[in-house]
Amino acid sequence: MNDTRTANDPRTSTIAQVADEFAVTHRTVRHYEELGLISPERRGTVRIYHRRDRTRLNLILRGKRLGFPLEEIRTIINLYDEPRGQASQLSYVLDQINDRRADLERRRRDIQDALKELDGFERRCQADLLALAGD
Amino acid sequence: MNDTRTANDPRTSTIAQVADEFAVTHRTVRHYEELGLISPERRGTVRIYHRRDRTRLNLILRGKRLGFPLEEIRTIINLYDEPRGQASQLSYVLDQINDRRADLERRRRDIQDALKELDGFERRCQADLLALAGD
DNA sequence: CTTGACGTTGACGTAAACGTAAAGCATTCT
DNA sequence: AGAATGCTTTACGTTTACGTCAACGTCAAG
Repeated sequence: MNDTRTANDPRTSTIAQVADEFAVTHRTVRHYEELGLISPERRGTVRIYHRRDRTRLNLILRGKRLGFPLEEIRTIINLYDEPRGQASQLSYVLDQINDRRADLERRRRDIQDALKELDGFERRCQADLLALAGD
Repeated sequence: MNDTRTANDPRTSTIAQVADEFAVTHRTVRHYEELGLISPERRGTVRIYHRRDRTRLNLILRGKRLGFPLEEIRTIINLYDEPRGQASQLSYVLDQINDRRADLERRRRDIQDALKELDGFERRCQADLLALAGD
Protein backbone atom coordinates (compact mmCIF):
# COMPACT_ATOMS: atom_id res chain seq x y z
CA MET A 1 0.00 0.00 0.00
CA ASN A 2 0.96 3.62 -0.40
CA ASP A 3 0.48 4.59 3.23
CA THR A 4 3.86 5.07 4.82
CA ARG A 5 2.22 5.92 8.13
CA THR A 6 3.14 3.60 10.96
CA ALA A 7 0.68 0.78 10.95
CA ASN A 8 -0.43 0.42 14.60
CA ASP A 9 -1.39 3.92 15.61
CA PRO A 10 -2.35 6.83 13.38
CA ARG A 11 -1.10 9.18 16.12
CA THR A 12 2.50 8.05 15.78
CA SER A 13 4.64 9.04 12.85
CA THR A 14 8.09 9.16 11.35
CA ILE A 15 10.37 12.15 11.15
CA ALA A 16 9.34 12.97 7.62
CA GLN A 17 5.70 13.04 8.66
CA VAL A 18 6.11 15.36 11.60
CA ALA A 19 8.42 17.58 9.61
CA ASP A 20 5.76 17.83 6.95
CA GLU A 21 3.01 18.33 9.50
CA PHE A 22 4.82 21.24 11.14
CA ALA A 23 6.16 22.67 7.88
CA VAL A 24 9.81 22.32 8.84
CA THR A 25 12.60 20.14 7.48
CA HIS A 26 13.59 16.83 9.02
CA ARG A 27 16.95 18.42 9.70
CA THR A 28 15.24 20.97 11.90
CA VAL A 29 13.44 18.27 13.84
CA ARG A 30 16.69 16.42 14.38
CA HIS A 31 18.38 19.61 15.42
CA TYR A 32 15.81 20.05 18.17
CA GLU A 33 16.49 16.52 19.26
CA GLU A 34 20.24 17.18 19.37
CA LEU A 35 19.57 20.10 21.67
CA GLY A 36 17.39 17.94 23.89
CA LEU A 37 14.10 19.68 23.13
CA ILE A 38 12.41 16.49 22.01
CA SER A 39 13.29 12.84 22.49
CA PRO A 40 11.17 10.61 20.27
CA GLU A 41 10.86 6.90 20.84
CA ARG A 42 13.40 4.74 19.06
CA ARG A 43 12.03 1.61 17.47
CA GLY A 44 15.33 0.00 16.57
CA THR A 45 17.09 2.83 14.83
CA VAL A 46 14.01 4.63 13.59
CA ARG A 47 12.46 7.61 15.37
CA ILE A 48 8.80 7.38 16.25
CA TYR A 49 6.97 10.59 17.19
CA HIS A 50 4.01 10.61 19.56
CA ARG A 51 1.48 13.17 20.70
CA ARG A 52 3.88 14.27 23.39
CA ASP A 53 6.47 15.13 20.78
CA ARG A 54 3.91 17.11 18.80
CA THR A 55 2.97 19.08 21.88
CA ARG A 56 6.59 19.94 22.41
CA LEU A 57 7.07 20.87 18.78
CA ASN A 58 4.17 23.25 19.06
CA LEU A 59 5.72 24.88 22.10
CA ILE A 60 9.09 25.08 20.38
CA LEU A 61 7.74 26.70 17.25
CA ARG A 62 5.65 29.17 19.17
CA GLY A 63 8.69 30.04 21.24
CA LYS A 64 10.59 30.59 18.04
CA ARG A 65 7.89 32.83 16.61
CA LEU A 66 8.23 34.85 19.78
CA GLY A 67 11.98 35.12 19.25
CA PHE A 68 13.20 32.95 22.12
CA PRO A 69 16.51 31.14 21.60
CA LEU A 70 16.24 27.36 21.50
CA GLU A 71 18.27 26.88 24.67
CA GLU A 72 15.84 29.06 26.56
CA ILE A 73 12.92 27.26 25.00
CA ARG A 74 14.38 24.02 26.23
CA THR A 75 14.53 25.17 29.83
CA ILE A 76 10.97 26.44 29.56
CA ILE A 77 9.38 23.32 28.15
CA ASN A 78 11.44 21.12 30.42
CA LEU A 79 10.04 23.16 33.27
CA TYR A 80 6.59 21.90 32.35
CA ASP A 81 7.76 18.30 32.46
CA GLU A 82 10.22 18.07 35.30
CA PRO A 83 9.17 16.28 38.46
CA ARG A 84 8.54 18.80 41.22
CA GLY A 85 7.85 16.88 44.35
CA GLN A 86 9.65 19.06 46.84
CA ALA A 87 8.78 22.53 48.02
CA SER A 88 12.18 23.90 47.05
CA GLN A 89 11.71 22.71 43.49
CA LEU A 90 8.21 24.11 43.39
CA SER A 91 9.21 27.55 44.51
CA TYR A 92 12.04 27.52 42.03
CA VAL A 93 9.55 26.71 39.33
CA LEU A 94 7.23 29.47 40.54
CA ASP A 95 10.12 31.92 40.34
CA GLN A 96 10.83 30.83 36.80
CA ILE A 97 7.18 31.29 35.93
CA ASN A 98 7.29 34.86 37.14
CA ASP A 99 10.41 35.54 35.11
CA ARG A 100 8.74 34.13 32.03
CA ARG A 101 5.63 36.14 32.60
CA ALA A 102 7.59 39.36 33.00
CA ASP A 103 9.37 38.64 29.74
CA LEU A 104 6.17 37.90 27.89
CA GLU A 105 4.47 40.99 29.22
CA ARG A 106 7.29 43.23 28.11
CA ARG A 107 6.94 41.76 24.67
CA ARG A 108 3.25 42.36 24.79
CA ARG A 109 3.85 46.01 25.58
CA ASP A 110 6.34 46.26 22.74
CA ILE A 111 3.77 44.81 20.40
CA GLN A 112 1.06 47.16 21.59
CA ASP A 113 3.39 50.10 21.03
CA ALA A 114 4.36 48.90 17.59
CA LEU A 115 0.71 48.37 16.64
CA LYS A 116 -0.17 51.83 17.87
CA GLU A 117 2.56 53.43 15.80
CA LEU A 118 1.48 51.38 12.84
CA ASP A 119 -2.08 52.64 13.23
CA GLY A 120 -1.01 56.25 13.39
CA PHE A 121 1.25 55.80 10.41
CA GLU A 122 -1.52 54.16 8.43
CA ARG A 123 -3.89 57.03 9.12
CA ARG A 124 -1.33 59.53 7.89
CA CYS A 125 -0.75 57.49 4.75
CA GLN A 126 -4.46 57.25 4.08
CA ALA A 127 -4.80 60.98 4.58
CA ASP A 128 -2.00 61.51 2.06
CA LEU A 129 -3.74 59.19 -0.35
CA LEU A 130 -6.98 61.12 -0.03
CA ALA A 131 -5.14 64.39 -0.56
CA LEU A 132 -3.69 63.02 -3.79
CA ALA A 133 -7.07 61.83 -4.96
CA GLY A 134 -8.57 65.19 -4.12
CA ASP A 135 -6.50 67.03 -6.74
CA MET B 1 36.85 70.22 31.00
CA ASN B 2 35.72 66.71 31.73
CA ASP B 3 32.57 66.80 29.61
CA THR B 4 33.17 64.78 26.48
CA ARG B 5 29.71 65.63 25.19
CA THR B 6 29.76 67.54 21.94
CA ALA B 7 29.88 71.18 22.81
CA ASN B 8 27.16 72.80 20.69
CA ASP B 9 24.10 70.67 21.31
CA PRO B 10 23.41 68.41 24.25
CA ARG B 11 21.14 66.36 22.00
CA THR B 12 23.99 65.22 19.79
CA SER B 13 26.48 62.62 20.90
CA THR B 14 29.32 60.36 19.93
CA ILE B 15 29.14 56.65 19.36
CA ALA B 16 30.32 55.83 22.87
CA GLN B 17 27.57 58.00 24.33
CA VAL B 18 24.70 56.47 22.37
CA ALA B 19 26.08 53.00 22.96
CA ASP B 20 26.10 53.71 26.66
CA GLU B 21 22.68 55.33 26.54
CA PHE B 22 21.13 52.29 24.85
CA ALA B 23 23.15 49.76 26.81
CA VAL B 24 24.79 48.23 23.75
CA THR B 25 28.38 48.18 22.54
CA HIS B 26 29.77 50.62 20.01
CA ARG B 27 30.35 47.62 17.79
CA THR B 28 26.64 46.96 17.79
CA VAL B 29 25.88 50.55 16.82
CA ARG B 30 28.37 50.36 13.99
CA HIS B 31 26.92 47.06 12.88
CA TYR B 32 23.53 48.68 12.53
CA GLU B 33 25.12 51.40 10.47
CA GLU B 34 26.81 48.84 8.22
CA LEU B 35 23.40 47.31 7.58
CA GLY B 36 21.95 50.71 6.77
CA LEU B 37 19.65 50.93 9.77
CA ILE B 38 21.12 54.22 10.92
CA SER B 39 23.28 56.79 9.19
CA PRO B 40 24.67 59.31 11.64
CA GLU B 41 26.11 62.59 10.53
CA ARG B 42 29.82 62.61 9.74
CA ARG B 43 31.75 65.55 11.06
CA GLY B 44 34.99 64.83 9.31
CA THR B 45 35.55 61.20 10.16
CA VAL B 46 33.67 61.22 13.44
CA ARG B 47 30.08 60.04 13.78
CA ILE B 48 27.59 62.41 15.36
CA TYR B 49 24.27 61.01 16.54
CA HIS B 50 21.11 63.08 16.61
CA ARG B 51 17.58 62.62 17.91
CA ARG B 52 16.65 60.98 14.65
CA ASP B 53 19.28 58.31 15.21
CA ARG B 54 18.02 57.70 18.73
CA THR B 55 14.50 57.25 17.45
CA ARG B 56 15.75 54.68 15.02
CA LEU B 57 17.78 52.91 17.64
CA ASN B 58 14.69 52.63 19.78
CA LEU B 59 12.79 51.10 16.89
CA ILE B 60 15.66 48.74 16.14
CA LEU B 61 16.00 47.49 19.70
CA ARG B 62 12.28 47.03 20.10
CA GLY B 63 12.23 45.09 16.85
CA LYS B 64 15.00 42.94 18.20
CA ARG B 65 13.18 42.28 21.44
CA LEU B 66 10.29 41.12 19.29
CA GLY B 67 12.58 38.74 17.43
CA PHE B 68 12.65 40.43 14.03
CA PRO B 69 15.82 39.98 11.99
CA LEU B 70 17.77 43.18 11.39
CA GLU B 71 17.19 43.11 7.64
CA GLU B 72 13.48 43.07 8.21
CA ILE B 73 13.76 45.82 10.78
CA ARG B 74 15.56 47.90 8.21
CA THR B 75 12.78 47.62 5.68
CA ILE B 76 10.26 48.49 8.37
CA ILE B 77 11.92 51.59 9.72
CA ASN B 78 12.87 52.72 6.25
CA LEU B 79 9.20 52.45 5.43
CA TYR B 80 8.52 55.16 7.98
CA ASP B 81 11.05 57.47 6.37
CA GLU B 82 10.81 56.91 2.66
CA PRO B 83 9.26 59.62 0.55
CA ARG B 84 5.83 58.54 -0.55
CA GLY B 85 4.55 61.17 -2.88
CA GLN B 86 2.81 58.98 -5.39
CA ALA B 87 -0.33 56.93 -4.97
CA SER B 88 1.42 53.74 -6.06
CA GLN B 89 4.02 54.17 -3.35
CA LEU B 90 1.36 54.95 -0.79
CA SER B 91 -0.67 51.86 -1.52
CA TYR B 92 2.48 49.78 -1.41
CA VAL B 93 3.22 51.21 2.00
CA LEU B 94 -0.35 50.54 3.12
CA ASP B 95 0.04 46.93 2.02
CA GLN B 96 3.24 46.64 4.00
CA ILE B 97 1.50 48.09 7.01
CA ASN B 98 -1.14 45.40 6.83
CA ASP B 99 1.48 42.69 6.57
CA ARG B 100 3.26 44.08 9.60
CA ARG B 101 0.05 44.29 11.53
CA ALA B 102 -0.86 40.70 10.74
CA ASP B 103 2.56 39.60 11.91
CA LEU B 104 2.34 41.55 15.14
CA GLU B 105 -1.12 40.28 15.88
CA ARG B 106 -0.12 36.68 15.43
CA ARG B 107 2.66 37.30 17.91
CA ARG B 108 0.20 38.89 20.27
CA ARG B 109 -1.97 35.78 20.08
CA ASP B 110 1.07 33.58 20.71
CA ILE B 111 1.88 35.65 23.76
CA GLN B 112 -1.66 35.50 25.08
CA ASP B 113 -1.63 31.72 24.68
CA ALA B 114 1.72 31.41 26.40
CA LEU B 115 0.57 33.62 29.26
CA LYS B 116 -2.58 31.57 29.63
CA GLU B 117 -0.63 28.33 29.83
CA LEU B 118 1.71 29.92 32.29
CA ASP B 119 -1.20 30.95 34.50
CA GLY B 120 -2.67 27.47 34.49
CA PHE B 121 0.69 25.96 35.22
CA GLU B 122 1.28 28.36 38.07
CA ARG B 123 -2.04 27.48 39.65
CA ARG B 124 -1.21 23.78 39.53
CA CYS B 125 2.17 24.44 41.10
CA GLN B 126 0.67 26.50 43.86
CA ALA B 127 -1.89 23.79 44.51
CA ASP B 128 0.96 21.28 44.79
CA LEU B 129 2.74 23.59 47.17
CA LEU B 130 -0.33 23.89 49.38
CA ALA B 131 -0.74 20.13 49.38
CA LEU B 132 2.83 19.74 50.57
CA ALA B 133 2.34 22.32 53.32
CA GLY B 134 -0.85 20.60 54.41
CA ASP B 135 0.92 17.39 55.45
C1' DC C 1 56.07 66.55 22.06
C1' DT C 2 54.49 62.46 23.56
C1' DT C 3 51.13 60.15 26.06
C1' DG C 4 46.52 58.76 26.78
C1' DA C 5 41.69 58.62 25.77
C1' DC C 6 38.48 58.03 22.08
C1' DG C 7 37.54 57.56 17.46
C1' DT C 8 38.00 55.00 12.81
C1' DT C 9 38.49 51.24 9.51
C1' DG C 10 39.49 46.55 8.30
C1' DA C 11 39.48 41.81 9.16
C1' DC C 12 38.95 37.59 11.32
C1' DG C 13 36.33 34.84 15.12
C1' DT C 14 32.12 32.92 17.09
C1' DA C 15 27.54 31.12 18.56
C1' DA C 16 22.97 29.89 17.08
C1' DA C 17 20.11 27.55 13.90
C1' DC C 18 19.88 25.17 10.72
C1' DG C 19 21.31 23.72 5.22
C1' DT C 20 23.50 20.47 2.46
C1' DA C 21 25.80 16.77 0.74
C1' DA C 22 27.78 12.00 1.45
C1' DA C 23 27.33 7.41 2.44
C1' DG C 24 25.33 3.54 4.78
C1' DC C 25 21.05 0.38 6.16
C1' DA C 26 16.31 -1.40 5.53
C1' DT C 27 12.10 -1.99 3.50
C1' DT C 28 9.33 -2.20 -0.45
C1' DC C 29 7.96 -2.22 -5.19
C1' DT C 30 8.74 -4.50 -9.65
C1' DA D 1 17.04 -10.25 -7.18
C1' DG D 2 17.69 -5.47 -8.12
C1' DA D 3 16.29 -0.80 -7.92
C1' DA D 4 13.98 2.71 -5.60
C1' DT D 5 12.49 4.97 -1.45
C1' DG D 6 13.03 6.49 3.10
C1' DC D 7 15.53 6.75 7.43
C1' DT D 8 20.11 7.16 9.75
C1' DT D 9 24.57 9.27 11.05
C1' DT D 10 28.65 12.15 10.11
C1' DA D 11 30.36 16.25 8.90
C1' DC D 12 31.26 20.41 6.80
C1' DG D 13 28.91 24.90 4.97
C1' DT D 14 26.02 29.16 5.72
C1' DT D 15 23.67 33.14 7.62
C1' DT D 16 22.84 36.41 11.29
C1' DA D 17 24.52 39.36 14.76
C1' DC D 18 27.68 40.80 16.67
C1' DG D 19 32.74 40.07 19.53
C1' DT D 20 37.50 40.88 19.35
C1' DC D 21 41.77 42.26 18.15
C1' DA D 22 45.02 45.15 15.28
C1' DA D 23 46.61 49.23 13.51
C1' DC D 24 46.03 53.79 12.72
C1' DG D 25 44.27 59.02 13.20
C1' DT D 26 43.42 63.00 16.36
C1' DC D 27 42.93 66.09 19.87
C1' DA D 28 43.65 67.92 24.60
C1' DA D 29 46.53 67.58 28.70
C1' DG D 30 50.91 67.16 31.02
